Amino acid sequence: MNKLPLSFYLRDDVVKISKELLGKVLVTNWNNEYTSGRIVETEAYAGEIDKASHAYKGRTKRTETMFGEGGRAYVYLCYGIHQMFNIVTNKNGKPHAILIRAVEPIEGINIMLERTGKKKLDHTLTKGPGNVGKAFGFHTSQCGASLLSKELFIAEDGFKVSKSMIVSSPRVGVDYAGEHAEWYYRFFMEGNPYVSGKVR
DNA sequence: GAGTAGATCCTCT
DNA sequence: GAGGATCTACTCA
Repeated sequence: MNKLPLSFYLRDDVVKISKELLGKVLVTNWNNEYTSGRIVETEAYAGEIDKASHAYKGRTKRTETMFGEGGRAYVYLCYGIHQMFNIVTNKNGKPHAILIRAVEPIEGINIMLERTGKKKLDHTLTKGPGNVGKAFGFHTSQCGASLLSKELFIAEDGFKVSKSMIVSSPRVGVDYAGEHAEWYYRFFMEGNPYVSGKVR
């Protein structure tokens, strides 16, 4: 497997990167607990111009990581329960981010089961951003961590995704964003059981 | 099987 | 002091 280079994250087109991330492998290795999974669903957040993004309201302590250089993790606690894992893209000062909404488990499944408190593998293990965060052991304290480290990275293992397998749809849970909620910034692999939510 | 309400806590106003 | 890039369980049919 080849780690994606920093240059992959530093490009301007967050939508294009979101599509390219489908089929890539997310790896976390906290305390030698190795877990990996194939990314099957993403959502793009286009920074300052995007009402659905946290960065829309401006630079704050919480969103500081998004404004920084790409190739980092932005981990955020939602509804007091769920740890959400985002990938920061673009250069310093451009708060682009990609939310990882769903992953298909590959390695370390028993570790994920332990973290989520589930008994056996089923398609709910890493379905939805809250579950992905839990299964991969993300925590808000990991906000700002590099995606090129030994403990956390994204790799390419030669898995090919044809364009016909990629479906786009409006984003989930961002109705408050007005007309921006209509943007087709969500991408997922057609027919994959790990994809979250309804197929709209 | 589908729809709805409740959980729960950090961050910004 | 309020609300949020969500999930789960429970109800009703």
